[in-house]
Amino acid sequence: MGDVLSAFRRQVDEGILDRAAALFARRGFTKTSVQDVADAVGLSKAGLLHHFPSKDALYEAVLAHAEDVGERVLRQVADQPLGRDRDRAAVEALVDVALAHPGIVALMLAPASQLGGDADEPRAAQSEAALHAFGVTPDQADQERLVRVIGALAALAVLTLAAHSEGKTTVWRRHVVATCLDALGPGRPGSVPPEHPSVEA
Amino acid sequence: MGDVLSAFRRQVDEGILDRAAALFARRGFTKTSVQDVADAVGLSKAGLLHHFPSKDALYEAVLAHAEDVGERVLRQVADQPLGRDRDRAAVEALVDVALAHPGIVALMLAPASQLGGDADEPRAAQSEAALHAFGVTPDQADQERLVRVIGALAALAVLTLAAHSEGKTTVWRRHVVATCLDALGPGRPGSVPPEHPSVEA
DNA sequence: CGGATGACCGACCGATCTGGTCGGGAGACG
DNA sequence: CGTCTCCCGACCAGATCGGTCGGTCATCCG
Repeated sequence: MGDVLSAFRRQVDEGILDRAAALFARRGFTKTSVQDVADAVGLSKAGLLHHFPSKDALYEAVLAHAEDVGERVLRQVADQPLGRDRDRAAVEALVDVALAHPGIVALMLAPASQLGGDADEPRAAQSEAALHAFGVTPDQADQERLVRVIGALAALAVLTLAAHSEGKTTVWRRHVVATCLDALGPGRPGSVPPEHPSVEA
Repeated sequence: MGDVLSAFRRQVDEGILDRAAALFARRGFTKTSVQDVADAVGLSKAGLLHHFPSKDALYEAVLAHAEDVGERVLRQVADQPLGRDRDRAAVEALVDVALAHPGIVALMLAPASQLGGDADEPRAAQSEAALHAFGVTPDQADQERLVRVIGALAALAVLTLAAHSEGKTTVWRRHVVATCLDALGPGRPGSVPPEHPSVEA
């Protein structure tokens, strides 16, 4: 088996997966046609189905890839001590991933923020895991912070997807990191009451 | 012509328009079927097409209603003097509308934030007008602030659409208002450079 | 009471689109 | 030359599309 060849192929497939994830995140599984994905990646429908044997297989590959990306972010901050520094590290890591793989992040965020609204597929588990990096437990009252974090993150992913004007991403990165940290942090003037952000073991 | 009757009918139609707007905002025009809207409003397809003669007519009615709502918000803050107070009034007005008509606001925000991603329809003009209430000109460099405002607002509309748990909306309102004001305001620690927010005549 | 009206539905229409298959062309490799 | 991989156009059967039709209710008028 060729090393360089399979590596190149994996790179091609990852590009497909990222764009496919963006479409699945936006429209859900059933409302996204194979033709849509094929057009997005610049292939014919038959050409896309040459890489993945079926639409379901493509979707499973997208989910697996999203899980990979999510776990990578989790590992990146898991060994750091709890506190403000870990929050910043987690935020920056997630923001960087959102810039590199906007489609994947949009897909991970979609079930939590109900962007699709259909509850079409059962992929809520992994997004919960990703949000645990922030010390956010969805069943608690810190869902309000979730509103702001997810909002900023989703907007970043969406904007990165829409306009790939490379020059502006660094600016966006700075602002989104600031917004997320503000949302996570304890009270500031005109903001949340000064209760400490809940960080779990 | 019956006064009470037409008033009731208009109320029913507005309920339809709000839910239809949410679907159009999420999936775009072509990807939203008449059956989808009919299911969302609890009617059969034929029953829905009894209220609106065609899918295009339904969409135009949705757009007209959205324009109404947008202009109402604009008028509500147009006569106030420029400055921080007007910003707050504009934010609170828009947030209140987002709570009352989440579908409409999601539709107005969709073209600006490219939530649909397809550039499916030409409805960008009215969202620009709505954002002018914040003194935000999309062609300027304050698009970064736009990221945060739109993110918070979109998340609010989406969450309001998803879970109509009435008790939490007031909490969300407070947080979203705070986030939008922070995004609009001059520099704070770890945030945007202290340049004044651009407010035009 | 009969009759008219409007809201609404189930069934159905032709047209389009769906996921998926098949045969073959283009180019690289040997 | 043959073979292999990558990819495409054409095509299939079935689902879905927007829209129409006849008809059933409940309500209101006289």
